[in-house]
Amino acid sequence: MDLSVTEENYLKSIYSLSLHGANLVSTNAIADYLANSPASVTDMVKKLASKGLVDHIPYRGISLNDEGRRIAVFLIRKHRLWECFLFNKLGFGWDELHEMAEELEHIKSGTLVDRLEEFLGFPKFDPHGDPIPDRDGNTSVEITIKLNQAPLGKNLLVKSVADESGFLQYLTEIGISIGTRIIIDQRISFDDTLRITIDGQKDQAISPKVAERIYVQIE
Amino acid sequence: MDLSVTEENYLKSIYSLSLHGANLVSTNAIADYLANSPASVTDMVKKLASKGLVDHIPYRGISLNDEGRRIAVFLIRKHRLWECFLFNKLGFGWDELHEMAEELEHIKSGTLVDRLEEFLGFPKFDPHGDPIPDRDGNTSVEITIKLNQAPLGKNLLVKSVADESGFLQYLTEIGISIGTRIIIDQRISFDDTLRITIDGQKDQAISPKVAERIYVQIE
DNA sequence: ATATTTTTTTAGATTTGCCTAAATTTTTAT
DNA sequence: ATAAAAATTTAGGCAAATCTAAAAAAATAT
Repeated sequence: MDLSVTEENYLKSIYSLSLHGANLVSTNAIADYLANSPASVTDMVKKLASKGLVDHIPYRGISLNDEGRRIAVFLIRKHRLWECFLFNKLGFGWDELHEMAEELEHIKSGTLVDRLEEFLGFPKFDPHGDPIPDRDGNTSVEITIKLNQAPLGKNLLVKSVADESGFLQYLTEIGISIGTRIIIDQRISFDDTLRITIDGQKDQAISPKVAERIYVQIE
Repeated sequence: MDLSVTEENYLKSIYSLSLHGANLVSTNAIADYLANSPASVTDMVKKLASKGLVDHIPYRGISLNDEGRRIAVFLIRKHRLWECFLFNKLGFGWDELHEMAEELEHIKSGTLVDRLEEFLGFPKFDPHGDPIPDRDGNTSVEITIKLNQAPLGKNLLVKSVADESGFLQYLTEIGISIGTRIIIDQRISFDDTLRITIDGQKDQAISPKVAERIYVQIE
């Protein structure tokens, strides 16, 4: 099936939103996410439903079906592999990746992305630490939690961070990147600031807003 | 200026057609080239004229102006650099390149293509042998010939070599790189091996297979 | 030189993806 | 339980890029 860039972006949005929230995604949530009007979303959702990619219960919500989800995961695979290329081969910075990958992920060619994956040495994670689905759409599942929800005193391994412009750059400056080890020393209850130890050395204060954008694995 | 993929393709078509034929391109020629109706071409040409990218004399013909030509050349630069990537790095065959490059050339990002060019080692020609315009849009109009077609006894300057994996490395080992000066001392007619002088010093035997992958300029 | 053919443009529609405004349904608050 | 608020859909429109059919201009052929 040949989809337009717009249709593909809708599928990706619905996929993203259904990961972070309920199974059923609301019209308004998609409209906010894509900065479109709710009316436009209804139009497009109808079209995607008629193409057999989403289920839509009017006034109640939207969800991807198997085929829609397969396409969304494949787009994410392409996005993340291109990010690897831009980061590892062309030397772009963390904050520059997203926008370009957003365009590159819509290049139509199954072989292209498979060859790219091979060229890159079959990376398992993109530069943000997010897992790259394989050719069959399977993602290696690791349990990560947000840093602000992690327990005190445990060894924590940074697995991924939110993909927001400028955020990664900021983290790099304070010494945090994928693979960094963190221990939470103290949670200040007054404003939920965390005092943490980074790689056994630096002692740093982290706001909850930052902490909820860092995903760690308990070791 | 932000152009749609369609607008960009029109500019490229007009550029191509004006290279192979008269300066003024006809509506029908563009329509045939893009497999559109002549009416559609008139519409789009009007739009491009209003954007100041083409000159249109109704019923007479269409030509690119400086800005339109600049954009077309930049698209060709992107197309050819992506073809180099697909061919040299991802191992695609000659016949598979065009379609993918046709999509990739529309990725918007000046830096991306510059970084790609650097990553590829500043190739001068794409896998089809067509010259790659530089960042300023200049195509080397230098007349280069293959070393095996160069005359004996003349001073020859190495301008480019085939972009095949390992080839440049091999050449470096025998003392040849871009900018090296060569004189052909002797052509052995039996197998077309060349005896050459490299930078006035080394005396070397070169097989025709190697020689036809080295491009030189007669000084 | 004028009639015929070819080329090009204009006119009017269609599809995609978006919008605003109004109507409808669901949720929330009293 | 019902009124108010919020969310969603419907209705009607717009711009981009295409089309077909008809009109206009240019080229050509006798």
